[in-house]
Amino acid sequence: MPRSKTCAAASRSPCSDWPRRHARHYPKGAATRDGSGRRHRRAISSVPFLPPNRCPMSQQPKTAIQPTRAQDYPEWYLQVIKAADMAENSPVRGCMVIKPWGYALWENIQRTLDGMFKETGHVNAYFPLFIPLSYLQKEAQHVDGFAKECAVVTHSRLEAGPDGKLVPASPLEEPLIVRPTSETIIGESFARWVQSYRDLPLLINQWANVVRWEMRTRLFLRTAEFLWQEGHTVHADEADARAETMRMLDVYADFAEQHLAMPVIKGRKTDSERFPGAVDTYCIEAMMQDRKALQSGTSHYLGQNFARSSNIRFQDEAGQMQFAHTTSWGVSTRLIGGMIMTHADDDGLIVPPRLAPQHVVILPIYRDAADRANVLAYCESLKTELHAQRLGDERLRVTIDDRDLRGGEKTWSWVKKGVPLRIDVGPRDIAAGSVFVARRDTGEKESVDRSEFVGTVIARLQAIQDNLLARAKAFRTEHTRVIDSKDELYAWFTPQSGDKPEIHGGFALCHWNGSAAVEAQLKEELKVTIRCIPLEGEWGYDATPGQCVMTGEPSVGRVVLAKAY
RNA sequence: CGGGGCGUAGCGCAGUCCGGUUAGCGCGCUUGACUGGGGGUCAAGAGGUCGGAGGUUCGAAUCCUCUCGCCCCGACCA
Repeated sequence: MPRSKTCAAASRSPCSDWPRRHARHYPKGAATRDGSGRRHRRAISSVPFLPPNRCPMSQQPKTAIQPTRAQDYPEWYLQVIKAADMAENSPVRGCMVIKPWGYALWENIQRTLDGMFKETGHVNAYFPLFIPLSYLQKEAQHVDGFAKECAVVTHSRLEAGPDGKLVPASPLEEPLIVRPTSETIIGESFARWVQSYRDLPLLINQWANVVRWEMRTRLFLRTAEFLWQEGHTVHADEADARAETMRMLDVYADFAEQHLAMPVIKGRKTDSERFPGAVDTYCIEAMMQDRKALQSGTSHYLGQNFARSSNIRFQDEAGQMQFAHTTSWGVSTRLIGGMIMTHADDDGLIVPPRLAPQHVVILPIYRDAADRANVLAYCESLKTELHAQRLGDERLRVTIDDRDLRGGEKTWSWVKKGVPLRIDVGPRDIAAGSVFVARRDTGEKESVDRSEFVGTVIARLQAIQDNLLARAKAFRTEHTRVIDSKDELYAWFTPQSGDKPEIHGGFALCHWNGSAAVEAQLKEELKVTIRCIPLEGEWGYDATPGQCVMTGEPSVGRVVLAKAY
């Protein structure tokens, strides 16, 4: 007999601590007046739970994640990660442990992107984790950008100190920094690898970890150490390098939309948001469900800045020595944070099928040993039929969950992990030759003829993928506004509730006079930044001249304003 | 680095103000039974040098000093 939703909710957390919460409101003195306070407390806290229909919170719909997005968005985000068992904080400050479900997502991101990089002519290589301090110093702006957040290695061994504790010993002649990014160390190699125009373009990528000593960290979004890829390329001229910059930006945008189902705006950064040392920084910006922007990938045209500082020169066809033009571009495990905040709901993660560690989970249901054998055999053959099919160019990933858990608990664990399709298979389904299918993104459930399901499973997964993207696009549209008055702008970015779940308008498409002073004012007064200047043809692009929303001065087009992660 | 909060069992907490039996509770975990189509029931168990180091005391989770770590809020960032 299935339990009713409200009934189930009553036995769960909002209500289970109800009596205790109220016990706190007893005057403290009362508990200890007779010296047996403990017994008092015990008596209070052993009050039986109120019956479900009396539970004061039973009106709330049941959610697997608490708090909900509306109640406390940042905490919801952390709880989703925990409930899906994706990652956890480590004993090392600011660093995370990525658990198998989270790492599987990263592996899928890696595999797909790596294929796209190869398709565009790039090859992988690996450069050192440690960078001599003097290298960072070669590019002045680069130093300014990263010096404040570098981990520095100063010693090469440990010795037992006077109190028996290990102390660093044997100082290095030149300290090493742990790479926050690799332009300088890669530049050193490139300077030797590039001699002639015939060596160009040089198209290299590396998958690596980097360290940026951040003050405040959040799982996946900003950690002291994170995983990423960084592409580094060298070109003979500006046009070629700029084309590369844009090509990789397109790769990122395609990947974000097609695989992460995360709509992004391709745009150019303003001077104040530019990568330290770059001539131009381009980015993809996405809107999260709290309406804040997440920079999800960047691609930089570095001009000849790093070529000069690293001495990357080549002899051109005329025999002249020239500085090369370089680019760099990267995406990181932050994409996983973006995926969570784009799709997850109050029941946990929702994984876009193209990236799902498991596409389909089959939950066998049986009572006794005889049933078990039948049901498992049915499940195995179903798994085989499903596994033979392909979504994109990958075989369906299907798992049978035969763990010895109660049905409900097992089901919920997969809901929280965000597996696109769940299938219940019990004796009744076998008798009817059907399967019972539940769809994670919409919550729809139906009994479907088995062969029909096998025949439509790819279409079903694709429908989920499409729905997630469409839903996210609709959300972005709903929370984006073209704004031309300063009052309206301030109203748009003023939280509607002063409390924790900050709800403000979202994105604003506004005219801007191009001055850093206006940017500084926006940041100071509204905590809003110019996320990007949309590229021609992009969503949000508008290059009809107008007047700056702040100053009324002339503007050549609209920019995207938002609060950002 | 400034302001605020918190470290007690795997997780969440009570106990700290006002020092005094063997430090409790919920969830989870283990074992068994009944169960099993959205978080089930019952029974029996295991699990803690109370973040760390000093100090006060006959006696410290509780008081004092120092220290480490975490969370939230502000300035930087993929």
